[in-house]
Amino acid sequence: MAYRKDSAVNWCPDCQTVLANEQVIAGLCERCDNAVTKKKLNQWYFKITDYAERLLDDMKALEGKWPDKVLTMQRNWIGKSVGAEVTFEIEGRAEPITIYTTRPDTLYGATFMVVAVDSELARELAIGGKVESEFKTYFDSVKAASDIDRLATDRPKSGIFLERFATNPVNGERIPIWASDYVLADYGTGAIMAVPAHDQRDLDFAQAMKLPVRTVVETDGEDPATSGIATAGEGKLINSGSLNGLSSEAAIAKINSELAAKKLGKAANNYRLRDWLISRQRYWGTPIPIIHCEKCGEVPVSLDQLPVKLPDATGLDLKPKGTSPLATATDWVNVPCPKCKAPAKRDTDTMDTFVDSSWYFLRYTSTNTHDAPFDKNEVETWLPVDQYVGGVTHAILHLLYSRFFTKALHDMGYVSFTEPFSRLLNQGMVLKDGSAMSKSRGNLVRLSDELENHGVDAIRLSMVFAGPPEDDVDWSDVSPAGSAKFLNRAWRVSGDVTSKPGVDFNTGDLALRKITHKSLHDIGIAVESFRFNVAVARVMELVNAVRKAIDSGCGGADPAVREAGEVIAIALSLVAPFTAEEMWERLGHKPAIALAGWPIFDPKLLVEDAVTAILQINGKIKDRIEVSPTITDAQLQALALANPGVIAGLGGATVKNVIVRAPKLVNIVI
RNA sequence: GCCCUCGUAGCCCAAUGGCAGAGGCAGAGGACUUAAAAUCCUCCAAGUGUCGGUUCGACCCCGACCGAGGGCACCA
Repeated sequence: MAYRKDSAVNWCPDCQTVLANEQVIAGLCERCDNAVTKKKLNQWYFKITDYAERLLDDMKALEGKWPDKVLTMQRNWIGKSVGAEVTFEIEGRAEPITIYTTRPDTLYGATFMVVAVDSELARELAIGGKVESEFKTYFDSVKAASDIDRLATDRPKSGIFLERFATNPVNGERIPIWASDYVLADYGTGAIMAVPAHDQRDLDFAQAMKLPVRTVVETDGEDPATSGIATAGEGKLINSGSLNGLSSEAAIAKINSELAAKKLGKAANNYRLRDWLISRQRYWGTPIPIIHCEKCGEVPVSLDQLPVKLPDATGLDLKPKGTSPLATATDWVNVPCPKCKAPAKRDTDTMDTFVDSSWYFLRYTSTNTHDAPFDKNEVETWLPVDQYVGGVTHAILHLLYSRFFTKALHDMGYVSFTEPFSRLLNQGMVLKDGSAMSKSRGNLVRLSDELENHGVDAIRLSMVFAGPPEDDVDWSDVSPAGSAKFLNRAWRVSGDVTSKPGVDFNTGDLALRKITHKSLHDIGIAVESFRFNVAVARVMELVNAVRKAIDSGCGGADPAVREAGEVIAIALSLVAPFTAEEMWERLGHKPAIALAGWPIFDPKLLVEDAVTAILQINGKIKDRIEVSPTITDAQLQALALANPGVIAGLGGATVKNVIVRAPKLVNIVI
């Protein structure tokens, strides 16, 4: 699962450390927004690519439980592609070259081959030939270009002919081999067959280098050789020997089995996902628990020595300088080899902090466990996390790594589940003048002033009420003053209640009780579906209703008023706990409201005495009538057809159809 | 270029395919007050981005377009 390799890695010159692919956003460092360069280094990796297929597959079970957006981003990041590997013989080389393609059906249209200029393969093909110096010049110019330049898709194609030839296995055709930077060294095999007629990149290259274009899939599109637009869609195969006349899909199946039979190729998949580079040249991080011994090689620190703790930072230069600060802590670095006891050295890099966040939720269940990372029983009791809440900024980084860790730990027998977070909510950000409030940019408003002016309950309430939790909210739309006003209004209700705690609510005003229980029902549903803004609105309604009851209805002594007041206090305790607690005590209860529990609504009180039925003709409202909620379709239809407004509206026209949805609606079609 | 999400009163936002408004902000008027604040009451506003389609009926489903936001982008 962990291995070390030499590779050209992402390097942030500003942070002076390496970065994982996931931490490079459009060529820029995720942390500091500076351009990332490449550096050849020997670093540690986790084999997340072994889990690519399962990370992709298991997302099916997260559909509807995680935001689609996050699932899409992870699918894009994993980037599965289905295709085939095909082997080409090379003139003057014993070993053939294997290429990866998603369109094996276009094999007859391959008019040249391209290898990544920065691949070992290109180097080997060029060195010793007459293009060696030309190749080196091109290679150096490519190396000098930044990642950002390289990411531009509208860049003109560049490359050099290596003066070497490959043989197309299906038709024996001799095709030239080119080196270019539009082929990536670390994807697939670093070499492609170029089919200019049906791949835009290949066509651009062919036109730039005056290479032939041969159409092998007949589509509605214009001839790519003259239009300059590759026809990438499916069609009927032509100029393709035994594949002629087949659809693309059938051709792919046929060519794959033919190649497999001749051992010239096979169906294969590829993933955009790369292994996770976890080494960092940092002090703050988890030391890599490996000891390097000249004789024994990489030796893991023994179990009883774990975890490896960082050396005292005193006296160490912790400023980023491109090498690990731990290397200078010689007392810490120099240790005997656990195997042969000869002098050896600790690995001086630390791990990416995303390694820590990939399993912290396991540790959180087991804070009293000191001889293991986590306690299996505790983990099984508490996990997986039922509801996870986090920003969409971690859609790929933290959330993909955590899923990978969980699966790997599952396979090693440490946990029984394969997904860490059953449900995910992406909360939105708070914006001020277009910028997000964040750790790096700060609050952007003086929170102390806001708290001083309005109180923490009002601030929290107004944030919750401003909109759905997954939406961003602009600070100018947050109204702590309005919330403070509402909290006051709610709080005053608790002072207007004159009945004693424990009074029998059943003797209270029925109309108000119905409103209270309907509110309770609706608030519960809103909270459980994370529509907190709606839940708050329902509490506001209830406050309005009880205010009216106190001032001009049943009065503050009615038990129903107490019931409503208590429901308001308990509901508010979710977002305004201080106000709610005061209300609770003013209502004559002992602390704390948190112990009061959630009241159960009475289904009988949800039944309305009468409902308004809408009478429509052709979908247009003609009248409204009050009816019993238990009225039947037939009864309602009869009432509708006898309604004066309806009769007038019909004007004697023939009724074609009557749609009845008792007790709410009748629609008469004429 | 490809993919996803979202467009409802001046603003933030609600509405199992069935009365477009639940709630709030802002605004107007009134009550209380010597006055103001606070409080209470009342009022105010959109026909749901545009154009089609499906349906007895569409903010809701489908298609195209416009606009905003986000993701991916030389991955063969």
